[in-house]
Amino acid sequence: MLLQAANAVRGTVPATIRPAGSSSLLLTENQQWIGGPPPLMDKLTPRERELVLKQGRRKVLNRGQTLFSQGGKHDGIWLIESGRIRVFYISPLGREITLAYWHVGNFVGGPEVFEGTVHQWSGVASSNCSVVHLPGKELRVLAAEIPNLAIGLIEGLTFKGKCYSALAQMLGTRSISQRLAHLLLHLVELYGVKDSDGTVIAAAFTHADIAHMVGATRQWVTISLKRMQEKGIVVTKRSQIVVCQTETLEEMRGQAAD
Amino acid sequence: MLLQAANAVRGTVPATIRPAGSSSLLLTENQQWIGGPPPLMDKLTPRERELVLKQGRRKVLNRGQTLFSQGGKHDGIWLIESGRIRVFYISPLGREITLAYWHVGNFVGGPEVFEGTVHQWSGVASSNCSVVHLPGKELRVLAAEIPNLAIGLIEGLTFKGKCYSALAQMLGTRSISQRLAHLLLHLVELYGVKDSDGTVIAAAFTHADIAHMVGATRQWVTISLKRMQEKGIVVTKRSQIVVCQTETLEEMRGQAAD
DNA sequence: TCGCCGCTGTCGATTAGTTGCCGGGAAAAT
DNA sequence: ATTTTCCCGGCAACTAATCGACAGCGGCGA
Repeated sequence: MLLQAANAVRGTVPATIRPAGSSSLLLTENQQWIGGPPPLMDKLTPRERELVLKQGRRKVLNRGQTLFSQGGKHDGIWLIESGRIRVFYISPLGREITLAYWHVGNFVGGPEVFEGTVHQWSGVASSNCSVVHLPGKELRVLAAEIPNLAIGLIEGLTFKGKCYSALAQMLGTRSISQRLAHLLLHLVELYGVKDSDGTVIAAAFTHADIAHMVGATRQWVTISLKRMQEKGIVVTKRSQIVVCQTETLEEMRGQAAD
Repeated sequence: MLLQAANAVRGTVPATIRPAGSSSLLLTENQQWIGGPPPLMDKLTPRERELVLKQGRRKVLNRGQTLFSQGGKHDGIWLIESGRIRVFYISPLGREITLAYWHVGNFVGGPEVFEGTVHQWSGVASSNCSVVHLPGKELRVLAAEIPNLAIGLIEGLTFKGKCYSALAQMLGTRSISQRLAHLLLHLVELYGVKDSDGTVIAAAFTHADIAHMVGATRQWVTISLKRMQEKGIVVTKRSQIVVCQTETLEEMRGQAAD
């Protein structure tokens, strides 16, 4: 199952489609967040930044490699320099939910940032990655010394809190179909490329990937997509999805505005 | 619906049952969190504490009063001094999910702590409350001046992050029945009083309240409780729940340990 | 003491979503 | 070039959960 997850994004997304640092959040009600998270170290002086990075250790991951695992001992955070990391959770009975695919500019390893107890989530590289590890103890000392780093951490945590909240709210109050409609619209925003008969989602997610994102079974995703195809809302061709009627999807999503 | 929510906890819980500051978290996998959140101002010197509280404004709420509403403008956080505050979210179509009932020692108003954009959740007093408001702007200045306050905020946000994560994970990977079993066990921990034929949950939650906590409909809760009663797992008598077979509930919850 | 309101309990109809299975086909590995 | 892997697609049976509605009960306030 982990290996499967690792293959999450197989298609190559043209770099031009989205600016670096853009949001990775999959199920959120508020479009304004798509601007992405507040950069952790933007407010630091060059000297302070150097001081922080000196404590960090660069690490390179190949697609499929695990960065951290739920239940594993927690120590600090990782800043993403390049690549994409999928953060997800697997229940004791094997059901799986994906929180997000995080890109450059985000940090992962939360919700704790210092020496914590154990990881709440797992993180796996879904493409080749480069990350910088900031160990918890050192980070705590630095945060006490550099006020702007502490503020940056608070803002980062705040952003994460919004992500977790958004996911919980979607899962708690929307049906799976609504979540699927929501996700498709979001993927159109992130990876959409205009086409003669609609918008192509230029990233190949398998039905299983999608199922994990919306919290459903693979089969249900297949069935739902088929029904959407019958209604002419989308056209699918083996993990290639073309969205034809965004308005209908917006209706199905079932919410007032955005 | 808000009024209904306000009546959430009608029974009076003897003060002896749980120590002040104990956790309010409703759906969490990890028992160790029941110790509660890290106190926001524990690490401060008396002088620093005074400095912070000088910026605060005490506010008293009656049962049913709204402290903040989702979508409303955000400004800072509230420390709970006494009483209980229910934090929840209502979707555009009216479905509702409760995050938690927060007690003394916690702060509410997150996930943002400074001047934010808008509230992600709503907060309503479910019993008479006293809170201290810390406005965002002042809090930001204080956090930059007092390192230990910043660390306290980071730890507080970390704790909240765990709560949101736990809720999302439960909602994303457990069936409603599993969540209900989970909740009942948790309520036994929080409000349980030993009895001749089991453990009485000494807090009167209506079926609707419970439904909001697990993300289900009122009827489904009624049906599920009835089935549990038929199997002898619980005995219900009009919003009074007695849990007889905790082991069976633990099985139903469907997870490996604790 | 009466009347009202909110909560429980229940029913029937319906849909949404799961589980398990299998076969074919594309892509990747050897 | 061949094997292996894994992904889609579909099916059948089933259960979990929703929706709307309504009657009765109990508590509370007038």
